[in-house]
Amino acid sequence: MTDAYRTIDPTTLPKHFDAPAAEERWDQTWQEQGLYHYDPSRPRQETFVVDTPPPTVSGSLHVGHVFSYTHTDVIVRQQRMCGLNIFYPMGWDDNGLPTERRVQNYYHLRCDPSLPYEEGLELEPASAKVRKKQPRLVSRPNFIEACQQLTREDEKAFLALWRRLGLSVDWRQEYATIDDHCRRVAQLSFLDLYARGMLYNSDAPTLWDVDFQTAVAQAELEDRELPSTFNDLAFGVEGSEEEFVISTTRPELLPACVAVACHPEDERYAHLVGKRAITPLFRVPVPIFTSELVEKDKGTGILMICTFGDQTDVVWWREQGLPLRQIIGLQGRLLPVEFGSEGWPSLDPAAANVFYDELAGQRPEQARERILVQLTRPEAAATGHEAPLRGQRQIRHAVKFFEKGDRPLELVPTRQWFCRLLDRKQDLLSKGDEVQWHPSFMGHRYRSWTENLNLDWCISRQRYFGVSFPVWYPLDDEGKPRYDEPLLAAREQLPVDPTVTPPPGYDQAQRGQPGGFVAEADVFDTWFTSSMTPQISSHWQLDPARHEALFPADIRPQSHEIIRTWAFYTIAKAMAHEDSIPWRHVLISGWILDPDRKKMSKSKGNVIVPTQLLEDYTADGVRYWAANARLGVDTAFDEKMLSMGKRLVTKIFNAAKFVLAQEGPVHPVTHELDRGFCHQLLAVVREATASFEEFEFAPALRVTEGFFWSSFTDSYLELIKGRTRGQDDPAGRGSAIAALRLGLSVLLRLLAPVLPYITEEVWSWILAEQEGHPSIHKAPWPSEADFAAVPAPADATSFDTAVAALTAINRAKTGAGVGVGRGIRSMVLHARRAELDRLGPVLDDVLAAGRVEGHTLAANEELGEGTFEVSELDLLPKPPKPGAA
RNA sequence: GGGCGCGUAACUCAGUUGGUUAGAGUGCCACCUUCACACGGUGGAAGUCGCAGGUUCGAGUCCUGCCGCGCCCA
Repeated sequence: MTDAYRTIDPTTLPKHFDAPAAEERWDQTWQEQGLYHYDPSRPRQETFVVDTPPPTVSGSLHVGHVFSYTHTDVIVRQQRMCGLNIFYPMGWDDNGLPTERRVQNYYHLRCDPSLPYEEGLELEPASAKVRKKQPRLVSRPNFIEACQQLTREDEKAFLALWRRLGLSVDWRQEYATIDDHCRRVAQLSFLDLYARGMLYNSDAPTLWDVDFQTAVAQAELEDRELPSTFNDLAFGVEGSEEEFVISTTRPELLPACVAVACHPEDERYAHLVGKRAITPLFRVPVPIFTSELVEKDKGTGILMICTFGDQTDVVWWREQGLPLRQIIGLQGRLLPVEFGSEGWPSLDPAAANVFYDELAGQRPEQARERILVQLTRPEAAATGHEAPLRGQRQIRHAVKFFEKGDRPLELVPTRQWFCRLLDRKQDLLSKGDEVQWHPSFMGHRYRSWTENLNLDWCISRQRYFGVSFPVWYPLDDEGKPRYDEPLLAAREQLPVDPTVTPPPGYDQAQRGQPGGFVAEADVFDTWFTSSMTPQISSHWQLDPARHEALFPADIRPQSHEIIRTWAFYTIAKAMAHEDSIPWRHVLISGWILDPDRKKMSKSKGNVIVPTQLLEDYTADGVRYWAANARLGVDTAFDEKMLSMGKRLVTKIFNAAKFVLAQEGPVHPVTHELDRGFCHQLLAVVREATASFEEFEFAPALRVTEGFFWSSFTDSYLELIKGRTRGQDDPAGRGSAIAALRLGLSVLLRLLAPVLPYITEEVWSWILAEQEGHPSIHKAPWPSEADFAAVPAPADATSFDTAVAALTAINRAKTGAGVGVGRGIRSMVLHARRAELDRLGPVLDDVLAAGRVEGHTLAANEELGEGTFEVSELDLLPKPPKPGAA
């Protein structure tokens, strides 16, 4: 007696798959078994290292998160099944402006660094009533505590979501960008870059957000098209009655005018070059020079240069060595100045000051209105007696904003730390080329951004909740900081908060004293820390062996809007520290757009929250939806795709029940139909594997799902039902059951990266034991090896032929208005001779599936290749319902 | 203004290197309780592949120009 398969009793299984229960049970099992653990004892070449985005936990949970993190996990799970040792960490990006804003709103408070620390301060979410009052002011340490408290809560929500979604993260590698380890790595990065001469601090015009009171970097800029007005203002020329007209959108900067420029080939103004212009209102003499940067066709072709209206003003200011006349302060209001004093020349200081006094203290928009009124007065004229405002034209132009800001950025001279990047552009570009971008065109974004960089990276921020600079400044005898001689922390001190700890060689009593020191109060740009995620995970400079094993990483998944920030800075850091790339492949996920193809954003109120989707469609269903999108392609959110995923889960559950309940002897795959089926499945394995090798999970899923549904469940399962029920052909029966199990095993494994829960559930019934792999997620990825014992079919098209014949029979029944379950007393089956010959070895299965009792085959060469037709259909009567008699 | 991507059935999307009558799912229509599954099955209708040229025996696919949408950069 041959062995029989162990089978399941389908009546003991629930009618429907209970996904929520299974999700909780399997997640717990996987965690307990350490299924996702990285094994540091295995060599680098067997290891697959992921540099995961640490989500900004103070942001809302977004369906886009689920989308792109699922992409990563699908790839990771497939690599794990290929036998690789997976390093898949997860971090939380908690510091920075988004968190501060959230904390300010949530508790309705503001930070006032001058206040003392309040021990044991209890904060509660602000009620509507409290919000009507002035925000509560708290000390810097209290504020930071509030940030930490809230981000811990937010992290819990993200963690729960990731666990439910089934991300196969090694939670022992968890980090937060404000934790001690990350602060240490970020500060080490600072010390290393400083030693390499890549950092400097300077008092220079910096992009400044007047509301957030902080500097911002070029990467955080956003151009916004806004309506504006070109105002034509008449300037005088020193020593003559001549005038010329400039156009400006920012007339309120007229008091800060330091020069006038025109294009060197502009004949209209050539005679003015070298002379001095006289500004209206303030009657300041300023030089007139030429510059290629002036656009002849813009405005009147001659322009005023102010400190500072835009980036080009900064260029001219530097190149020409122009004086600094700063009128916009850090608060975004016009500073008090006195014409006639040092640095503020005027041909008529008294009149100038009368005009300016009306502007001082105003915001730029208000000052603009006032100065335009002033400019309509004849006495405002630089020379002559005509009012200087000669015309106005409505225009639209791009204005630079902080991406999170509400008012235009100003260029304000402040002291900031910078990281040199402009002199490393070629290096940055070649490192970008070394990295493989998926899809490849996303590499262009990196390239165009890098080529157009025009500012070094401003790495200091005037915020509170961030990683401190490991820096102090010595104070001279007058108590002034010597910024050019910063005191750096010792490596052993890190992480350090310089506002708490004194620098090496000083003691706390010297803080703020002449001859003592003062702490750098700024914190790093959050990207300064986030750009170190590969090194944070690899313990760069802290554990050389680990770093060697984990750096550079294999993949960096992320979305495309942060190519210029996260990807760019990470490449820059790896280049600067170790002349390396940080990872070999960048995988760019697209965006989820709302059903109208608009970007989802909190402000538009069209954000879809993922938690309900997981409830409604199961984790596998949601993952199915995410895995259907190709890398880099934006996808409109469509809830129907989620129900398709859920449908697939149900189908797998039911098909597996059927397959594993079939009883029969253990026997090799020998029958022609079964061999034909396996042959086609092997082609699917090859195709899916090839797709995954390119990280293209979507085509892999598509081909697998298509085969599972139409070939496996709709066709193959129907075709073998006769043989698995018959008693007179044990070999045929055994062959069918072997092929069924092989098919199920292979298809489940192909689907496991996308659908971890249902595949594990079904796998656990029988296959885990049969195949000797307790978890499908560590079972081998399907390959030729699975089919080694299956002989190739005599005819490669046997399976297709059987399906085509059965389809013809079904079509005939449908045409007769009966169900496919109806029996056929007799029929004639037509096809080409060659087709009928091919059908021979699989005919019995086709007839059984079609419930055909009698038939005649008829050769008909007029039919197309692979086409079958049924005629002279004679149906059996509908059998009485069992129990009806 | 420069660059990139997209435009295929009513909807969401596939369509590799050019190669027969262009595919899937959803939706729609008709039928079927069938012994894994009605959270199902069978069959059907449905497309000027954005537009106009060109290359080719042959173009959804390659080239040129245009139109529309989105994004990146300035």
